[in-house]
Amino acid sequence: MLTKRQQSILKAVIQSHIRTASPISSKYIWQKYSIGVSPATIRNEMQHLEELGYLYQPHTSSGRLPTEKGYKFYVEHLMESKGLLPSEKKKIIKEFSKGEKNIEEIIKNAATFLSTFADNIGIIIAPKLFNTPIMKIELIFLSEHKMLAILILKGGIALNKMLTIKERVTRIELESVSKRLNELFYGKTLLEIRGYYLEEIVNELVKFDRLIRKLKKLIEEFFKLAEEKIVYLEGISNIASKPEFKNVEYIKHILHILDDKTLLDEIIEKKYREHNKKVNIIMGNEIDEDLLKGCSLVVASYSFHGLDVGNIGVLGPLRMNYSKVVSVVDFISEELTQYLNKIM
Amino acid sequence: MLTKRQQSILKAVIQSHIRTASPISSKYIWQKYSIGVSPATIRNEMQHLEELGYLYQPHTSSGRLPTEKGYKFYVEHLMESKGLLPSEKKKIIKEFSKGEKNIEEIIKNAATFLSTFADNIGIIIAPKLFNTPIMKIELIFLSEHKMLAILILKGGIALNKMLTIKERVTRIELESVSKRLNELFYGKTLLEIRGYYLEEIVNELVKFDRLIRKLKKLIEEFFKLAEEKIVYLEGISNIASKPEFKNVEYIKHILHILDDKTLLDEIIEKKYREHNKKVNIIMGNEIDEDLLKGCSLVVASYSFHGLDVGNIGVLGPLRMNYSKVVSVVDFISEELTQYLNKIM
DNA sequence: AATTAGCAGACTTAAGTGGAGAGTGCTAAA
DNA sequence: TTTAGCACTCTCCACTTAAGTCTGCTAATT
Repeated sequence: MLTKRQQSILKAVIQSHIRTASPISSKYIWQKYSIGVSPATIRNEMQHLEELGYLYQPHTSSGRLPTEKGYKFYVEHLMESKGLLPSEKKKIIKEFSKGEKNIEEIIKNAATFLSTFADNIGIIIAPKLFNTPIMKIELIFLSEHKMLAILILKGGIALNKMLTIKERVTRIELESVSKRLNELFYGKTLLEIRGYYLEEIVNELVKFDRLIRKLKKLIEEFFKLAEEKIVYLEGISNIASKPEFKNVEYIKHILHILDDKTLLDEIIEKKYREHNKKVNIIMGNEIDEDLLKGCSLVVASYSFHGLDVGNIGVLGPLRMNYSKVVSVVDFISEELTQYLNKIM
Repeated sequence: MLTKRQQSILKAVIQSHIRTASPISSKYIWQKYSIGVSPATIRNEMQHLEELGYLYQPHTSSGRLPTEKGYKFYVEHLMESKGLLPSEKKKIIKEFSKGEKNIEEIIKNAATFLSTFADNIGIIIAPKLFNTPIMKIELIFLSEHKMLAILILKGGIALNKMLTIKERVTRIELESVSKRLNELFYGKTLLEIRGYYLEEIVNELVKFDRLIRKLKKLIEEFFKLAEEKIVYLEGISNIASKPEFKNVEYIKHILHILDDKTLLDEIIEKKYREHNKKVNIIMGNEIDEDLLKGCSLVVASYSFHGLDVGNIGVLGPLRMNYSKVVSVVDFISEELTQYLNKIM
């Protein structure tokens, strides 16, 4: 365990490094913080902290930098929560209270807030819709063998799927199935329907047997659509101004990750499940791919009706203002949860 | 006007530079191309081409680089169309023939093809939907003062808008208006409705006057939604490997442009209107903001029912393989047009 | 025993130097 | 009009030097 003094020094080093982005010397700490001992003693402690793996030197006789272990200790034990500025909170709350905007736009703007206030890349994975109540289902006749199925969820989200069937159907038949399905589906969620209403519905509609065969498949398709991971990214240019990315190779790595949104989602999803704190911090080396080496991902989830339906996060270099970033991620995930439960 | 020989030399310089990304010497041209004269003569011609503004030297006694004017001349007079590889064409055609995928996914994949085959950033601006036939309109009752209006277009696109009205409405009223609107709107486009059916419809529905007042506004809202510019970007990491962007400042500029999708759309839209070729090339300095300095944008539009509904483009450094990029942009815009006209 | 002053040594960074190599511009000859 | 030849310019790289920073260690101090 670290002594009180070691902790103060570690904290001072990390805070200084977060501000200056360069190696921190014992003299610097001595000048800016009131540790109460001379640079020489600070130096000895730093040496000790290095042996314990919390700090390292890029080369002999340079100042110290935090290791990942150092950052980990910092965010878990030393960091003081800074919170958002009142003006920032106000802006976010205002955005979420706009009643007439549609969800995608709200989410896109929330991602922009994430990126601006956290000064890094903002990531929001759009909500999965399996537990959102159904308002309407429509089967629209396109041709004798083709129809368009549309599912409208509360909050105004529409999922749609083109369907082709071997057997002929008429416009009239489709309308009548449509009408009956509406009665059966209204207010239920896809989760409920797949879970226990489907059999019931299939029995009820047995007279339209050609269509029924497709119905189960249709529900599965809607389920797939409802679980689709749509990834919103904002503020990519923020990373270009970070001094740690003055090497283009790093930027290349990050852009690569961002290009492959499926991979990004997997990283967030996979790592997220392992913990159960509200806001989680994933640091570069924890991720299998060493593509995110030198980076950090601050993640939280948001929920609807008590179930997690999506994740939000901030991506940036290992050196980031965790205190601020964690606050931002926390606040926006909270607001997003509230918003969804209000409108859907 | 340039002599035949000057043109060959200019062409050789540009082609070489596109391949090697470095200044081109007279000796290099002499070795790799059969100009038929000695390096000294080539040198004299290059000097002349420099005076005319087609080439420049980064410093005295270095090889030559093409200027923007040089590239312009090249793409207009010297470039031979290379076309796509058969395997590339096949992949694109296969993607567009998938009947059951929804439009967004097709467009996203088309953007990926753009970026991969052109080896730069692929951009697609989603189609404006003002001339797509309406399949269905729904007014869904949410509360006495609130409803959800949904417009379903051919091809399976749904637009939706939350509406609040001062006066009370009942579920029954809404259903009956909904039904009548469907009869009136079916098969028509937003453009047609706004253009000349709206008055007629308003008269017809005069008995629901509280709702009618909202109807005009609703159509305008849908129109706005239908014209929304959704920008799909793919292959951003491609630019990080271009040698011209080893300077992080450049990457920063590009990422900045890409962050502000409205700006990107404006640049494409504004410049695009000025020309009337199929595929247009916008080079850095033509754009007011000098943010795109050193970059090039190859743009084409795609259409639905004879009207341009969206743009596609490729963004990269001034030095790009124009022959290939133009072919890719041309081919994909063509296929996208065909695809839309088939499914919508 | 813990702390500190002091100093040698290690390393970075920036600026400067010199030589090799590449490519041009010019001149004079073909 | 074209070309050979050569002086000149500039880049690039490796190497040097000098200034400055910060450490690690030792020996003195509290």
